[in-house]
Order: sequence, then structure tokens, then C-alpha cells
Amino acid sequence: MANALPTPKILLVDDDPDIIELLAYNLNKEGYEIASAIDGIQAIEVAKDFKPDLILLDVMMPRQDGIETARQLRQISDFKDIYILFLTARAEEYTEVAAFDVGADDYIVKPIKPRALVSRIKAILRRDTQQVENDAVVEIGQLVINRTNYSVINHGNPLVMPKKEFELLYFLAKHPNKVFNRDELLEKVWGVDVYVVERTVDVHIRKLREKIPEQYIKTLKGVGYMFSIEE
Amino acid sequence: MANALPTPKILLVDDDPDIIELLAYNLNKEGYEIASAIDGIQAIEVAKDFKPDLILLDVMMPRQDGIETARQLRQISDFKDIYILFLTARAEEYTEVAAFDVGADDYIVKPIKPRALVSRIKAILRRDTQQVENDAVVEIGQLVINRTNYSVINHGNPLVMPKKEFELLYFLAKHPNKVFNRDELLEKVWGVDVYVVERTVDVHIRKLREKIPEQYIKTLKGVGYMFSIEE
DNA sequence: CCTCAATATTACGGAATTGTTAAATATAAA
DNA sequence: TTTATATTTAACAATTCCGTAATATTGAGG
Repeated sequence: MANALPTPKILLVDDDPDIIELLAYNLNKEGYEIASAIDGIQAIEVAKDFKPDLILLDVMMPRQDGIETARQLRQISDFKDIYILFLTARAEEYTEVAAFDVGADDYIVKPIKPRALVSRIKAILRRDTQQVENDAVVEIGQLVINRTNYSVINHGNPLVMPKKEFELLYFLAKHPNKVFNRDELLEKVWGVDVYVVERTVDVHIRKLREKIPEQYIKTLKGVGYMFSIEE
Repeated sequence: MANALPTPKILLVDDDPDIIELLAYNLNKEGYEIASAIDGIQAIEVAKDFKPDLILLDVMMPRQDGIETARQLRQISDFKDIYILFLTARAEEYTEVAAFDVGADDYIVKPIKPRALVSRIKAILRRDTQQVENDAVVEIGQLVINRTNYSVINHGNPLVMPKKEFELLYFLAKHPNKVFNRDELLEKVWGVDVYVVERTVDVHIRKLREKIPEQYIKTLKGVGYMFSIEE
């Protein structure tokens, strides 16, 4: 691993200059040495030179996304064991699985709360890698939902569904017997910086219901939607 | 509104009445309780009284700017950890730096897009209330009342009940052997700003009694209703 | 065992929520 | 680009649920 003793060095990678500035200011104040890049390609160049101890990597970027960037970094011997934190707009980012595949140490969900972020980075630089559980495959009832290849199999026969639909189903199925209102679903599935009308959820629920057995998705009027299954 | 928890309170601070009105309208529509102030001095006075959960603070204001106001707020113990969002026309660096220095949680640039703003505020406030999910399940007598999926299980067999009914039962069962008069129930279950006739409670009690064993809900004539159980 | 105020019960109308469809945008593929 | 597909919005239909009021019943104090 890269040496982290004197002043730890952190590389920030995000295409939004406001985010960079926010993070740079707060981390710098904590005594870290900071460098930044606005996309994945640039990030790798800068990293070779700067040799950071930790990289904060936005998942969604132009030119080259965070996942691919991480993968490439991991192949460079200097960064084999570097700490990588992903920055994502939502907890259930579709890339989550891929992120852990390429060895993410943690992920930070937007909107960023500077104070929380700083304490998390401190914690990571202090302790050794921690484990985060994650299932790429959810088997529930007669459904097999596999996020590594975006497939859903119902009683043996495969279903095709578009991304949003899949992610909504995946999220619900991953938290069975728990109600979520539309706001929560929008935040968890769509992301915090996506601003769509609440009722959009209804339409996707409708489409799911066309494809999977009706018993699964329940409406709790005035409360929200739920993936329901008996134990 | 979506949730049944206490309505979050938001304090709007801006010297432009049009902005206040725009924000107040949109946030009020979401069910938030709103107060406003036209400058920093007034904001602090109002805040002490109103005790908001979140403050939207314009940076540029007469008399006292947003940064200074935030700094002062942070020194009052009640507002040590309050959410502060700054509102500004295009940010200049020193402003941003200063803002994060006093613990800004987010930064919103004018012109304001109401829907985006509302969505961001929701996300921030939800993070807060999500924690209090510990006692989501009440087991009492032969009933299991689960607020994560609005389910009630009586001696092994599940009951379905609409939202209001469920919430009334949940509240009563959470405070067993304690009498509540109709006013109290209306306030606790329906909410403070809801105006309905007292007898509405009777009807919901009736519906509950159709579904759960009669021993549980007792009427104390002239006093109120109670969820009764022997220790 | 009356009285009558408090509660129980019932049913209906309207308000609020969700379902459904189709047209308008946005995004991806060819 | 054009074409196809996915996503979002908007409008309207369907449904459920809630609140009210009208009537019946209960029970505590006399």
C-alpha cells in the first residue's frame, strides 16, 4: 500500500467543479494534500504523478466513468492497494456491484455532507479495510434477479426489462416486506439529483406488474409500495 | 404529505419577498411548516422561537449576511447541528469558502428551480428521521404490529388495515394501559393541523374492533379509549 | 328502573390516492 | 443523421378510504 504517514494525499475526481471545490476546501482544512481531476482519463495521469493515498472517484463522469477508471488504476502496481471511495448519486447505484468488484473501499452518497465525509475519510485512512456486504443476486419467491447481467428469471423463463424497471424491482426485492413511499423510491432508485415527478414511480410499478406475478408488488394506499413475500 | 411523523419545520431567510413566497408556497405544499425572516438579525430571533429543523439562508442580505448569521446560529446550542442550506446568486469563492467554514450542508444557486429544491430538502430531512426506525415493531398480547410494512398479525394470521386504522392501533398499542381522550388521539394520530370532528375517532375504533380481539380496546366512558393488557 | 349524556353503529358522499393509457421527451442504437 | 426504445409527463378513470351525520344503544347517576 502507498505510504500514508506524513500528510495523506487525496485525489479528487469529479466533473463538477463545485463538488471539487467543496471537497477540496474541507479536506484541505483537515490537513490533507489535495489534487483533482475532472474525468477518469485525467485522473490516471494525475495519479501517476501525485501518488495519492486515497482517491475519491465520481461514478458518473464524461469520457470514462469511475468504475472503468478504478479498474485501470488497480492494474498499475502503485495503486494496487490504494483506497478508493466512490461518489454516487444514490445508494443503490447500478454500478454498486461493479464498484466493489474493482475494489471500492466505501462509497459516499450525494448530497455530500462535508462534515460527515471528512470523518469518514479520516476513519478509512486510520483503520484497515472494512467489509461491506453486497448481493448481486436476489432470489425471492420464484424470481431470480441478477444484477451482474440485468436478468430476471421468473419460474425458469427469462424476462427482459429496461434499466429503470429492473432497478426498481431489484431495490424492492432486496428489501422485501418493507414499504417505501414514492419519495424514497425516487431517491434510492433514481438518485438524489434527479428531479422527476413522484407519479413516475406509478408508471414503472405498472410495467413491473405486467411482467412479474401480481402477488409480489403491493400498494399500501397513502403509504407506498412494497415487495411482499411470506417467510 | 407523505409521512406521518411530526411535520419538519423550515425557516426561510431572504430579503426578497418574492423568493420567500415562491419557496413558502412550494414547501408548504409538501407539508412542511414554514416561517420566514427578511434578514439575519430577524432570522435568529425567529429561529429561537420557531425551532426549525432546517434553515434556508440567503447569503446576501441587508443588516447581516447569511454567513455571519450561520456563524451565530452555530453558537446557539439548539442549532449546533441544524441543517443549513445557503442560497445565493452565482457564488464567488470567498463566499463559498466562508459558507462551508460555518458548516453549510448544501449550497443552492439561484435561479431556484422549485422542484429540485424541494427534492433536495426532502432528501436531507429524510436522512434524519430514518434513524428512528428502531421500535417499528410492537408485540403485544397475541398481536404483532409492524410499522415497516403496515402489517398486523393476530395469532399468526395477518390482518389488512388502511393507514389511519393502522396508525391508530399502532399508537394505542405502543402506549398500553393508558387512556387517551379523543382530542389526544386526534393530535397524536391525525396530526396537529388536521381539523376533524372528534367522533371520527369512534368510527375508527369501531373498525379496529371488527378486526382484533375485543379484549384489547377498552372504552372508559367519559374519559377515552385505551389499549388494555395484563402484565 | 328511568333519564340522558356518552358511545356504538351504520351508511353514504366526497376527497384523496392510485391505476391506466397515451402522448411528449429523452436516450441509445443503427 | 434516422430510427427505435426508454423514460417522463399529463390527463382521465377507477378505487379506496375517510369524515360526517343520522340513528341506535349503552350505562352511570339518580
